[in-house]
Amino acid sequence: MKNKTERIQKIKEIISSIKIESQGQLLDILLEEGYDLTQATLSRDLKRMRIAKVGDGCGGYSYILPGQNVAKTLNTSHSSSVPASNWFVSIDFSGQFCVIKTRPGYAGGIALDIDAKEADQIMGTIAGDDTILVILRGGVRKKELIDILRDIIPIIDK
Amino acid sequence: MKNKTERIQKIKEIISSIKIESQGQLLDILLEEGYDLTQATLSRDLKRMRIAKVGDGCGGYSYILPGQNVAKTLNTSHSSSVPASNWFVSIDFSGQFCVIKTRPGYAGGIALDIDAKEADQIMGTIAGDDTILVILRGGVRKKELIDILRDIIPIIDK
DNA sequence: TATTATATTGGATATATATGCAAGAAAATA
DNA sequence: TATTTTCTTGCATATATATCCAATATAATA
Repeated sequence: MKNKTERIQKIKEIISSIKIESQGQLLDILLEEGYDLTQATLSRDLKRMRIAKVGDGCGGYSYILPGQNVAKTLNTSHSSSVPASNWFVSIDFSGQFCVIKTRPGYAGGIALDIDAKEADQIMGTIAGDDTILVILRGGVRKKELIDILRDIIPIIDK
Repeated sequence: MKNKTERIQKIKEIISSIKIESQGQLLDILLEEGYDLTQATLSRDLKRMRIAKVGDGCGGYSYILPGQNVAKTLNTSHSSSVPASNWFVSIDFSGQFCVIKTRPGYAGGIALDIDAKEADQIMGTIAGDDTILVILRGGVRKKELIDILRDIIPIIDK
């Protein structure tokens, strides 16, 4: 029996630093790091640690620590969901605005990518540290923008 | 094909009002309410809604809405986890204090239950709306208190 | 230290959850 | 309205996750 306390700590570290999509993936990492355990134990650990599995908004899943709160992706309720990736946190539409939230520090870079598209439908973008405001021309539909963003914001609900 | 928007709304309502432990349980409720769907669809809904499944701290699981944040149950890190139930949210120990968080409105009632124990190890309790402060006598160990609370706070990590 | 109670874990497996595929709606467009 | 494209869903099933049981270790106590 190895050291549980240490393992628990390591799990926290891993989950807070990289995106984990399944217990299997996390297990592999732990094994590589020299921890010796099975999926059964990992499942128990996650349960006790109250670590949750949640849709990442991008067609995949992600494990999150308690306390970290998940943004509601899309308030335009109905219709299907929308993009996300690794830096992606959420996207919302309202009138001729689109607000994209990113992990801290990414907003500027992503905004540049969006600008590079030089899409007519986009009047402009303004980016802070973790938020991008995309201003659309009047009459542009949500779906149009999604199409434009499709290769910046990876997959859409696979 | 029924109305998706309405169903999504209903799911939110249910999850925010009662404790859901599995998709199966939620599915049953929806079916009873007249919604017509399968587990496959529900799984997709939850994924898109970013609703997460997380250990309830009591040996079971609970589905939570995005935004609701999960309290870390137990900061005394190491050692195993601790209790929880239906009103239960979290428990923390520090020195001769124990703080129990509950769902809103429950603190008073639970505190009465604790008082009713008339345990020597407990100097007294103070309850707000969703938080109970339990003051222990010096030298009382965490485990002792857990034993006392055992039948108020259901199972311990089954 | 011996004894008893409590925790931790893996293996195997049950259970729960996710998804590929195809079919039937709904919406957009011609 | 006819046609094309996009959604939504169920079914069957793959995949992922949780848990029973038994073994072993650890801690508590005598």
